[in-house]
Amino acid sequence: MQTLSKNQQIIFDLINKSPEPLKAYTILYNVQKKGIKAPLQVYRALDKLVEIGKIHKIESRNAFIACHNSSCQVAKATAFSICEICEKVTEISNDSLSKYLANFKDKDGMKYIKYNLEFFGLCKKCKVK
Amino acid sequence: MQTLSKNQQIIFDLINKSPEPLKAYTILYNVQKKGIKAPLQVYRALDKLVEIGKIHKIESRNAFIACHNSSCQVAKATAFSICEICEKVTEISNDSLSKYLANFKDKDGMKYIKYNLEFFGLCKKCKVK
DNA sequence: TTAAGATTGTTATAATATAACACTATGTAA
DNA sequence: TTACATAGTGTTATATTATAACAATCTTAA
Ligand SMILES: [Zn+2]
Ligand SMILES: [Zn+2]
Ligand SMILES: [Zn+2]
Ligand SMILES: [Zn+2]
Repeated sequence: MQTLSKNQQIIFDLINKSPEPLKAYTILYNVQKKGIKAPLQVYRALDKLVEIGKIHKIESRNAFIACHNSSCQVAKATAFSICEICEKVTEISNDSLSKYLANFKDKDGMKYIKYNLEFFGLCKKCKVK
Repeated sequence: MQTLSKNQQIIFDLINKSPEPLKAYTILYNVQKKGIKAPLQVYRALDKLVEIGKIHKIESRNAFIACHNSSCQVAKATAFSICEICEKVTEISNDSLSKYLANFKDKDGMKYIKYNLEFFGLCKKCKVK
């Protein structure tokens, strides 16, 4: 368990209480009142938070979400579901899936140390509309 | 089988013969001699080529690769392996994997219509170094 | 023919991310 | 306690990736 620096903590708190993934410049806008004024300050904190697994980047959206999967292989094994209408993003925590992917080997003899999976579709709410 | 427009064909040809994923502005630079001068011309062709499944976007790299998996579910079901040293990217074509993912259902009752999976690791060459 | 839809060309601008440099805080080990 | 390494901060400038808006042209099918 890592102690976060001031900027890291401010930015993690914001992401962690957000119901939706946040983009870097949205974060910047929201922490300016706390003294974080420049993009680099945000990106540096984001990099570190991703590295230690407190947050994940949703690559297809250039946005960041807090890890709600305390036992997960942090930055090394991530899976998300993304609603293409309301943009709701949920981290998938599924033993079968993570085992399957962790053990997956392709024919090229590549050794995988990390993966990221993004599912797209319609969430329960948007499906019925 | 769709016929490509002029710009789409020029840009597809470039990507298709490239041994590595290409970024949009690299593409722009390389097709300027063919009369494509503006980023939008490139992005519009890329959007269409992705939509019809002739190319895929490698989200974690903001780069584009030709689909070498003629029977694949095109834009709807993609998987790649990415070497973190040499950045070699390979499209994974594996029936077990695609079946597993196509049938995957999470507990939220979300209906998936698409997925993208990126594995990271070391390719055979980089592993021995 | 003609109208709809797709594609193109162009300029400007938005959104995302990093380089470079100087400085400060923190922990660790002689 | 000092001094060294490592991590974090603040700042300005700039690079990279992507889209808005508008007018013109091409393609295709009723
Ligand atoms: Zn997680
Ligand atoms: Zn939804
Ligand atoms: Zn493909
Ligand atoms: Zn490699």
